[in-house]
Amino acid sequence: MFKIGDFSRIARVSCRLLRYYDERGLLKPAIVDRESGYRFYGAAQLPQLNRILVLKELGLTLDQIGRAISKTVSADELRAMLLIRRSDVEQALAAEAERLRLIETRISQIESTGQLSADDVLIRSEPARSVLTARQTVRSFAEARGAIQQLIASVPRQTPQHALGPVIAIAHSTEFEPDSIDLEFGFALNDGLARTGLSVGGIDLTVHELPIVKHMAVCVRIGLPEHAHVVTAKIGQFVEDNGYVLAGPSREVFLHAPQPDRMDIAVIEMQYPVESVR
Amino acid sequence: MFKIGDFSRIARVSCRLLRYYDERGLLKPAIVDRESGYRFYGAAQLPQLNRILVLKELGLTLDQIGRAISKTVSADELRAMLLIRRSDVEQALAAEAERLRLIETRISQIESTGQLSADDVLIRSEPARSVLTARQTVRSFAEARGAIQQLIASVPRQTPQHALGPVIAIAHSTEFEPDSIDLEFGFALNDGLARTGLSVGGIDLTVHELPIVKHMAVCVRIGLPEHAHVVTAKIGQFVEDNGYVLAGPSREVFLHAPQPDRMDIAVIEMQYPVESVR
DNA sequence: TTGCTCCTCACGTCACGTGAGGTGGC
DNA sequence: TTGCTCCTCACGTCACGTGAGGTGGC
Repeated sequence: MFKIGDFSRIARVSCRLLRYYDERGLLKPAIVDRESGYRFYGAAQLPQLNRILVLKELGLTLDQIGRAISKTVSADELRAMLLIRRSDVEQALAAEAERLRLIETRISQIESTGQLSADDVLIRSEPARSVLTARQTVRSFAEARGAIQQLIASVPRQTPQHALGPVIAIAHSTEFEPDSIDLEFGFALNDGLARTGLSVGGIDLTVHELPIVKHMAVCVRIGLPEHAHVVTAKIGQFVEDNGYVLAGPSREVFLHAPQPDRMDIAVIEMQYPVESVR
Repeated sequence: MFKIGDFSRIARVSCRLLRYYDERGLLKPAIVDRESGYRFYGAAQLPQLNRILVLKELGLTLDQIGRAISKTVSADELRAMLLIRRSDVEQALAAEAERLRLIETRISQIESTGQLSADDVLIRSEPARSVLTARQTVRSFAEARGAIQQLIASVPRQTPQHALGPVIAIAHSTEFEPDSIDLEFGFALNDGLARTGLSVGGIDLTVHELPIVKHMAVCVRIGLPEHAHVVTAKIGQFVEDNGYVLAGPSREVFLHAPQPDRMDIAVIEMQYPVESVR
């Protein structure tokens, strides 16, 4: 019989841990003195404790350990628990490795440029989303802006206000041709709007669903359109530095509806689908 | 200006997170209404928030992020923070990889044997420790047991009780020769005992320090000495399964002082120094 | 009597998630 | 008036570490 202090020294764990495991029902002392509350541990408790510590090293929670050491658990159940744990650890491992890559990229950025650039570009996943859009080939951005202004002026009058989300523009051109831009533009929709389309001023809008994008590099730009290429460059740099490649049409989401007279307060999120090339 | 709900939708974070970052001083709303307490965020807050989210993805704590985005931090300080973070992540990565190996070993153990064997063998690091021991070559384990019994009977009378720790035996023989066992045995010492040695019944005991052992495979055995080879086999299996090799003299620590008439309640921790072979 | 060991609360950790209960504007 | 959004507490998370305050045995 060991008192808790001796037992903790032998097992090299804290008394607190032993009391906690007692409380959790993981490892009960062989004897607890009725009146003093003193815990006494027998020699047989030691391999039991070691078993718990081993399972803890595998990363199981105390709840899982409790199940794993209960008499009723079968080898198969234990195996199933470990299989789950394995895939969790594999995921965690991949996440840590990715994190390490990100950190190293940032470090070398600082070392080469003297500061942390592109520190507001981030990758996130975009859910699928319904949009009400038209797709046209326009000859200039000015023409595109005009068409978008027209939509903003007309569509809200013909569509329930609460259903309309932010204005969105999608660049489908795979190569840059200054006088032939394949552009989709319109409104994101907040919920499953029943109507399937509408037409304003010769522009036909249809409802369809934008696919989910698992890895979207996003960066917000604020102010005049001239600022766009700065942000584009930032995203480009980020994408290159972090071993991604562009993978699909980019989007611009107008978080503030664009007002022609106040383009300096435009808030636009630029979104570029990317894929990791390892 | 966005109300917190709009801003949270745009930034794809929870309102709670925004309020929490406000409370922590990481991201203050542009305006807080005096009487209602309503928070209003400006467009400029969005890249600020993204910057915070990026740093969070790198694994910095909110405290560190607070320092990193403060105006007073230099690129060098930021770099230093990231270098520390990198080495932490590298460590975490190695630990996760090790964990994965352990889990896979356990899984294949279950699959081949139908149960989790050697589940009470664990690896831990042993600190350096003073001992009061003799080293002799003995011709049999029986002879060794006799000598140890003699020490147990004599030494405590000549040494302050509180200084004596458990009885310990160390096997220095590198190869197994049944009639020539190079054995060190005596007492672990609880603190820096001043005396440098003593002699009892023709056995000379000296004080010296056992080196630290970074990776010690330990397993407790309870009961008669005949049980020892079972535990030895268990540790051997464990060591092999987990890609370790033996690396130094093994130790036996008698957690209960051995009593000749009650060897069935002996509690002995068997300790084998090991090294990872990757 | 003085240490030493044991006991039982109970707070703190880290970054929020999740109600509870109440208020203001359309 | 009814929803909707906003607010401020305050608890819970996970596995203990770390006192605080008190008691029993040598």
